[in-house]
Amino acid sequence: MVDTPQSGMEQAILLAAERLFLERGLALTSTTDIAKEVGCNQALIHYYFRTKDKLFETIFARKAELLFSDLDSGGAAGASFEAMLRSLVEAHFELLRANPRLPFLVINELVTNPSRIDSLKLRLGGRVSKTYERLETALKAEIAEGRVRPMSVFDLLFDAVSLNVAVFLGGPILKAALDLSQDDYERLVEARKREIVEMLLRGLRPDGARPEGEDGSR
Amino acid sequence: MVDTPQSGMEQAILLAAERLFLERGLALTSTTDIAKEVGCNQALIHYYFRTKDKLFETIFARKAELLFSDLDSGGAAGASFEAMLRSLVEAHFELLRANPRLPFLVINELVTNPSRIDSLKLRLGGRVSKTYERLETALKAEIAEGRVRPMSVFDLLFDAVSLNVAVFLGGPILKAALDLSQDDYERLVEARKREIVEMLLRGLRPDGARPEGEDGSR
DNA sequence: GTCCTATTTAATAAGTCTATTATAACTATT
DNA sequence: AATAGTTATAATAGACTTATTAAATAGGAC
Repeated sequence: MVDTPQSGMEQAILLAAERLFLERGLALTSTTDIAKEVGCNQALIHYYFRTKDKLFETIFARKAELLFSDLDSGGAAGASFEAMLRSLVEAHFELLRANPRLPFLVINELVTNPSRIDSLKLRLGGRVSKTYERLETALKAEIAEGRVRPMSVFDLLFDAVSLNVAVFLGGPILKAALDLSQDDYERLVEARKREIVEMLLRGLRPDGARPEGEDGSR
Repeated sequence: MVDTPQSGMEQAILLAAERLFLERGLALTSTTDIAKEVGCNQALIHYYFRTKDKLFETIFARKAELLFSDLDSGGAAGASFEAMLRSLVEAHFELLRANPRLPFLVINELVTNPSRIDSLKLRLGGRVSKTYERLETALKAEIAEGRVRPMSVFDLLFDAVSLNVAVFLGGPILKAALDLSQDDYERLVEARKREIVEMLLRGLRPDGARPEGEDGSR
């Protein structure tokens, strides 16, 4: 939103750099690699972005923002908690499916260079909390009604994000290890999506809950 | 088991290298760094291991083996499925707690250098399948008895590993982002352990299952 | 066409990294 | 104590890296 218009070359560099950073990470990508990918002189990278790190920061900030984006989609007014959670988790899953290397890039970079965590915190500060609070209200209500076992939003989100992210972190490794075809792999991903929602929703049920009918509590 | 006895210096290099590789990954660790850490000449690294990559391979193989180790602990003869699964998941969790940087190292390395996947496959080939098959038999029996919803072992293991691994991949980032003290962080990890087991076990329950009593099916 | 500015390139400085080589310092054996 | 073998170091080659600089090229205004 705050982006200034960019020249074609600047765009080309950003795109190529993004591709390479996502594929191999910051450390294993040289400005020479990027220039080769773009088909331009290596000095041009520095002409537009001064340093490799500034270039990375630009890309990283945008991508990380995407990863922690609000995901407000779910929850048309009267929707049930289950529907809202389902749509939230599925939206998150789809976000990752569209950007499968993002978790790798972010984790890799935040682990090897923790100082970037702070700058991210500043940038994303309140963003996450919105979804968090919306979910918290809804979850507390469900628990009070006995439709969900007592648990924290923190754990619920941790569970959901863990399950979703792991698909795209481990997926490529599993694909290679099991010699899956691209088709088979995509089927696996799709199957995981269903299983994750299933596991999460069942995992929320209180003791002795019925599957779909009216609540037995109270 | 096949290890030859090692000199003190060789051991010292292995330990220092392991520490650094776990902390920053292969790419960001130089042989000079390792030598500095050990307090020896840089050439000595090469004297013992010829190349940086061979040194890494040695460490990586050992550590990855650990990560995929059998985890046979669980399941004393007559134990219930629930008890067996619980002890399996907890053992896996404890393995990770004792080696918290391992998932980062392995994922980082397998993603940036997929050719290592093949060599791992050879090395670990049958290892995993043992636990897998034991679990498969037990799970199928449970499903047949109606005590567990229909699902694959693959998904069950994927769920469990996802939840466990994510704690140690995301934990350090969360710790920094939320400014947690070491104590608070350890409490968070412990809480996650309980929640993960809870979520998994509830997630397995078939529709309309009762919490602990005798099964209502059939 | 000429001038001015923005873009692009070639050349290269300065540094790091891996790996090798030749030499020195130990250790043990006789 | 002399010798042989092992372990350690200093020095350095050679390949990369990032970043800068100065020169070349392109495009628009006049």
